[in-house]
Amino acid sequence: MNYLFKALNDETRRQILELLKEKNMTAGEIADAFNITKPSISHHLDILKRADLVTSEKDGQFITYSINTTILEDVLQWILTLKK
Amino acid sequence: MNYLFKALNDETRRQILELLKEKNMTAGEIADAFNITKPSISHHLDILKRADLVTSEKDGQFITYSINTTILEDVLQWILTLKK
DNA sequence: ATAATATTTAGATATTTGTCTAAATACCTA
DNA sequence: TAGGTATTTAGACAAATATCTAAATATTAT
Repeated sequence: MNYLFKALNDETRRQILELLKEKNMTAGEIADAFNITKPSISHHLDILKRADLVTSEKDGQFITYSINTTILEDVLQWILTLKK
Repeated sequence: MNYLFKALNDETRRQILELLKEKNMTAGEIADAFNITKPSISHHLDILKRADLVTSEKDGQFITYSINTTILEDVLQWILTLKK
């Protein structure tokens, strides 16, 4: 839960998730969408991965990232029980 | 949105919200529930307040805090659009 | 008025975090 | 095998954050 909220607590990471919602992208494509260096994006992707919010798959020279929305169910549940 | 995620990105603050979900509490009562000094709790309450996640009301010498769940709707929506 | 209680504000400090540059690793192609 | 491209790892640094102690503010009660 901690990892999840930590991962979501950054505008860049939230935008990465919004991008990945539209389509899978390679690390380079993701980096190109931001005004941040590739190593920094790589770090953000690592945090998203540790939180299980994205998965990655090696495609030869490229690494393609996909969003994993199932883990968001946990956040949803936490918020919903707070609301009830 | 940033303020919201920031406020939620702390275990103590999330626990405060869980406490306030059960009943309204004074700052002192909230502080007593944690192994953290009162000034630190006061600071957490301030952050929750800025994020509009809690409201406060002066009751003479005491300040009573209440949870405001309506603002959580924003987080819910953000997550739901990510899932759909 | 004075003392006690409740809470916040101010200021300091250690830790975490986001970012960068430089270097390493991995893969592909000629 | 040599060179180019894609990505990550390592190390450094500034900014943000959570915490603390001490002091300030506000209210109540004697």
